[in-house]
Formats: sequence, structure tokens, C-alpha cells
Amino acid sequence: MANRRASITDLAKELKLSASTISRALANHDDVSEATKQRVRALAAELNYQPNQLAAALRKGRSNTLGVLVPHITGHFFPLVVHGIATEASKAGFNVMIFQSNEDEQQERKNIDLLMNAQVEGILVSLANTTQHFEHFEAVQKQTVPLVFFDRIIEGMEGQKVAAVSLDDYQGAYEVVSHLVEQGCTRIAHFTGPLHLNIHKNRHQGYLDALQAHGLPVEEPLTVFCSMDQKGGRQGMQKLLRLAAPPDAVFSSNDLAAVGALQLVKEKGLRVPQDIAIVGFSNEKFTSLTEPTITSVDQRCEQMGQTAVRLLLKMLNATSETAAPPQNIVLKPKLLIRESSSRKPQ
Amino acid sequence: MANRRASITDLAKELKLSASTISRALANHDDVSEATKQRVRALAAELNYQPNQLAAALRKGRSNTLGVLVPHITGHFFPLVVHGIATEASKAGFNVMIFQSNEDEQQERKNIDLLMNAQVEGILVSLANTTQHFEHFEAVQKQTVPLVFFDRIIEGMEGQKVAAVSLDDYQGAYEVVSHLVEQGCTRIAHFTGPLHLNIHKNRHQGYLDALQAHGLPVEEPLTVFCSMDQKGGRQGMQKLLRLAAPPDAVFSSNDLAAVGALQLVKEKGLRVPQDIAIVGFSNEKFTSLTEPTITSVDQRCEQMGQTAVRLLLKMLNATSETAAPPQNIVLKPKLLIRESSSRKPQ
DNA sequence: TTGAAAGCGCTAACAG
DNA sequence: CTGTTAGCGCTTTCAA
Repeated sequence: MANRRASITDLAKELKLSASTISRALANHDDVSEATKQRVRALAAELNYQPNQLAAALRKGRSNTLGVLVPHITGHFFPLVVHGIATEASKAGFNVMIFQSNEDEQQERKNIDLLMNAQVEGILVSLANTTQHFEHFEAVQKQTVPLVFFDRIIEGMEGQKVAAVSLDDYQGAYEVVSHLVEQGCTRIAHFTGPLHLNIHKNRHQGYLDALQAHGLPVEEPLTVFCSMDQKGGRQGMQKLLRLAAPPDAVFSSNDLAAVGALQLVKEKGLRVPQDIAIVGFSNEKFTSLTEPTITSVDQRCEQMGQTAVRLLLKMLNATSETAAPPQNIVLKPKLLIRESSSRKPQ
Repeated sequence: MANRRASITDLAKELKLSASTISRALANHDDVSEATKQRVRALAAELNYQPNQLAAALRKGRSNTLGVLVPHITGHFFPLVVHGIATEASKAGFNVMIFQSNEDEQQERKNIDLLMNAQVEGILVSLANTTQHFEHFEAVQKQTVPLVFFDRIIEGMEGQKVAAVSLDDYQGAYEVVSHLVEQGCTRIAHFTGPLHLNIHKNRHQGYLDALQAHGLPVEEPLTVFCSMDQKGGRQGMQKLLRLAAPPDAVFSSNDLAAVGALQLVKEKGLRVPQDIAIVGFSNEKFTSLTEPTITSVDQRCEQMGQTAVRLLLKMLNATSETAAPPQNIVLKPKLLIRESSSRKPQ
């Protein structure tokens, strides 16, 4: 037999009190006698009373829920960020509702609508890589629902500033190149994906600037556009080895292409890092399991999620007076030096 | 200036219609004239009307939301399952709310309460590994909220059957051993974690039964209890190599320990798979990036999520008459044969 | 085809 | 300290 869930009204009838008193007792208001509170709590426990958050949210105009919209929950990066988000939101007493855009702008729009319908109090978004229009986000802001972008962010949303948390890809790339120079490398190549994606663009720029800063010439053939997976890495490496003057180091914009390059180099009978040093980006699990282990850059995934939530909560608590202009937080990456780039003894 | 969100009442006033008509028009009821519908839709679009799902849910008693409770959203397995869940739920028009128990029974209880408060229509759970008591789940069932366990399931909840989706670990292990026998291995060792966890227990049993089925003796020292990470795998391997009669194959209950074993074997100058074949479990990304690549068992992560949601929806649609006894779905694992166990040419 | 009225469960004035 | 009243926004009888 289906136990209908006990409501405040049920408790009220049972105890011959009013609904408001029950509500106050459960909320532990000062103006309810301790005796009454006891009775209410006892009965609530006995009937296994569960407050209906929907009703409370409707009444209070606060859903206690945050929305998350990511391209997908697969791979290395997003699960970790989502983990960071969920953990931090929980700490603050918020529920988390999750949607995936599947890298599709249409789904992104639809999911934003769903989140708004669900009356979430704030939204954390990482853009689909196909997104070109941003009206759906402007609509969110018009409704004064705080919005924080992370990782894949809008550079300038119709001139308006938006809150965002991202990684300093430029800095990460710069450090990689500096490290390689320190290890004695002088001809450093770079694997990159399409430069219209900000991650690749910024890493590429960091690469170029670091070369110049260290007085190394920038040679166009050393920047290789390849598909950023294992196979692409192999192909990129093949191209580099065929050059008249092959490089003595490769900095790949991700780890998968780095591992592809590593494999090819080894097959050709060359040594890593002595003949060619290799560095990846993202610090995926497997970088410490290959032979040699691969130097990479940690993206602070969980910290990014945590930071994004904190920023959102800050915006949520700000009144229109205390409201500061939208913050753009840039996290520092961490270079993890492993065997694939360690030419000199520590 | 904060645009208050447009409500049905607002539309009603504007169009000099009643709220009920607006509601019906937006729901595309037959008994509203096409002309009226047009007018309503036009204004709704103009004012960027967003239905308040909270209010609708409260009124209808249906939140359109599913709850997910996992130990955590990290590692290889759970993110993929969650991805499967989120994708399938979206297809069916459900929102997904996610919580993590962090492997802690207390948090699990608390999160179940939160999900119930949020009035989710069904819950998908994978148990925390510390969970010993199940009253919190019985409470859910009493409230007739459908509950589906996945991966980490309750074997028998106070005698009651519960709906569950899991992987046939026994079968996976059995296939691994059969494959190793086929490759000519005769002394097959096994790395396992604590046997009170069903994944390890079932894999271990599959290992034992397969040995017997192939007429191989079961030797106790060949079952090694070790911490199921890289370091544990190395230690386990060390122990095995010290045996008077070391094994010619190791089946590890996970991939990380397998990679540890692999590394140690290579360091000792032994060849994989010729001297010692190695097989893992889970089909983590890195198993195809090591040298040699590691044979492993795919756990059908996304399919598990998808299946769990479908089962839940089926339960949700069942009336008390059509209700069947709780289903226990067991997915078939898939053995992926790679270099670390391929002694014979294909 | 439309409207009036009631209520989902909760909370927050306001009153006593 | 407790009760009365009203209403969050929506849907659904019932009546016109």
C-alpha cells in the first residue's frame, strides 16, 4: 500500500497545531517553545516526514539548485571539473542539475531553457565548440540569474563582460618551452589543433613568445597542425622527422598526440628525451604510465570547478549595490616534469 | 533593471484571457482555438516566457527529474556511466540531479534524503563501499519512488528483491582465464582486492571456476591480495616472482595493478607475454597506450547507465497492476585481446 | 471555446 | 508562543 508522503498539514492535524507552527518548529525558529519543537520533531521522525523542496522553493523563490551545462561528461577533463563543482556545491548546500550539450549549439540553447525552467539559482557553463551565437546566455543574464563560464569561455559577449574561470594556457605553454630550453633543446616543434579554439590559440602563442624570449628562431614548419589524437601525433611526428633539420623537442597541445609522437620516435630507433624530448598538455592519467613517462601540464580541473562555484555563490550573494563587475579568474597551470623531457640529472 | 520573469498570469492580463486558457494554449490543448493559441504563443515568445517547472511539478506531483547518487565522479568508470545516464534521461525528457556519497554511508543517507526532498521521480544508485545498512533505501521504496541500483548493488535487501543493473564480472573473469589457457598459459595467478566487494568476489570466483573447468590446479599462493593500484601491482608481482614456481600469467582484477605488474616484469628482464602474460580489467584508456598494450575487459559503462535509466523508466510507467517483480539485469562484458596476452599469432 | 475556483505544500506577514 | 490569511505559478475540474 502506497504510504502517501506526510506533509506539514498532516503533522498539524495530528498534533492539533497550525501548519505555520509546524513549519517554524521544523525550521527551528526561536519563537516556538522547546516542548512544541520536541513534539513536532518526534512526529516528523515517526512519520518519516520529508519536506517538499519544490513547494518551499516555489514559495521562497529560491530553488537551492545550481545548473551545470557541459559539452559532455567523458574524457579526462570534464568529469574532474564536474566533480569539483558537485563537491563544492554540496558543501554550500546546493543541489546540482546537469546537462550535456554534446557540442551542439541547439542542444545548448535547449538545455539553458530547461535549466531556467527548473528555476536554478545560477548556471555554470562550458561552451559547445560549435557555439557561435550567445543570445541564450544574454537571456539568462537579463533574468538576473548569475552565469559563470569555465574553460571554454566567451571572449567578449557583445561587449559585456561575463564571469569566467579558465586556465592560463599561454602561461602553461610558455613554461613548457622554457623548461625544454633549460634542458638544452634548441629546435622545439609544436603540435596544435585549429587555432580558432582558444586553448590552442593561447598555447600556440605561449609557444611562440617563449621561443622569442629565449632567442630561438621561430620556424614555420615546426608548428604542425594535426588531429589531436594518437594517430595525429604519429603523423605529425612523421612529418617532423622528414624535415631537413628535424626538431630536438616536441611540445604537443595535448597528451594523446604526445603519446602518438612518442611511439613513433621509439619505433624509429630514436631515444626520448635524448634525441627528441616530448611534452604533452593536460596531465592525463596515462602520462605517468608510458615509457618513458610524459612531462605534461596539469589543468587544475577540480580547482576550476571549485573556483567556478565559489565565484557563482559570490555573485549570488551580492546585492545590486555590492555587485562588482564580472570577475575573470585565470588559474595557474602546473608543469609536471617527467622522464620524456628530463635530459639533465636533477 | 531586473526584468521579473513573465508568468502565465502576466500573459493572461496582457491578452485579457484567463490563466487557464493560457495554460491550455501553451500545452497545445485541442479545446483552444487556433487563433488564441497563436496570440498566446506570440506574446510568450515576445516576453520570453519561461514556464516555472517548480510550480508545474508541485501542481502535477511530477518533477520530471531523476536522481543519481554515485560514490564519486572521478576515475574511469563513473563518469562514463553518468554520461550514459544523463544522455538517456535527456532523451526521455528528464532532468538529472547528481550527488556524490564520497564512499561514505552517512553522506549517502543524507543525499538520498535530499533527492527525496527534491521530489525526484526515481533514483539511480551505486553504493558507497562502506554502506552496511539499507534502511534509507527501504524508505525510498516505501514512498514508492522507483529505485535502480547499478554496478555496486545490494545482493538481497532484507529479503526483498531490488532492481539492479550490473556487469557479469564472473563471466568476464572466466573468459580471461579461458583466453589465457588458449594462449598456452598453465600457471595463472590472480590479483584481487578484498573479497567482501562483489566485483572482486565474483571475478575471483570466475577465475577459480575457469581454472577448474580447464583442468588446471588451483594453488592458493597464486591468488594475491594486493592494493589495486600501480604500486600494489608491483608488490604483488614481486611476491609471485619469488615463488618456487612462478606463474606464466597474471590476471589482475583491475588495470592499474596490471600496469604495475607489467612494469616490474619488464624491469626484471622478462618478456610480456612470452614469459608472463598479463590481463587487466576495466579497459581504461591507458591499456592501449602501454608497451605492450594490455588485454582487458570492457565494462560497458555507458550501456550500464543507459540500461539503468530504461529500467527505471519502465518501473515509472508500470501501474501497480502491470508491475513485474524487480528486474536484475546483468550485462555481458567484452574481452579485448591486446599484446600483453597474445602469445600465438592470430 | 473560455473562465472561475480550488489547491499542490510550504512560508511569511500580521495579529493576537 | 501560536494561529489566520494569503499567495508562490501552475493545472484541472466544473460550469458556463
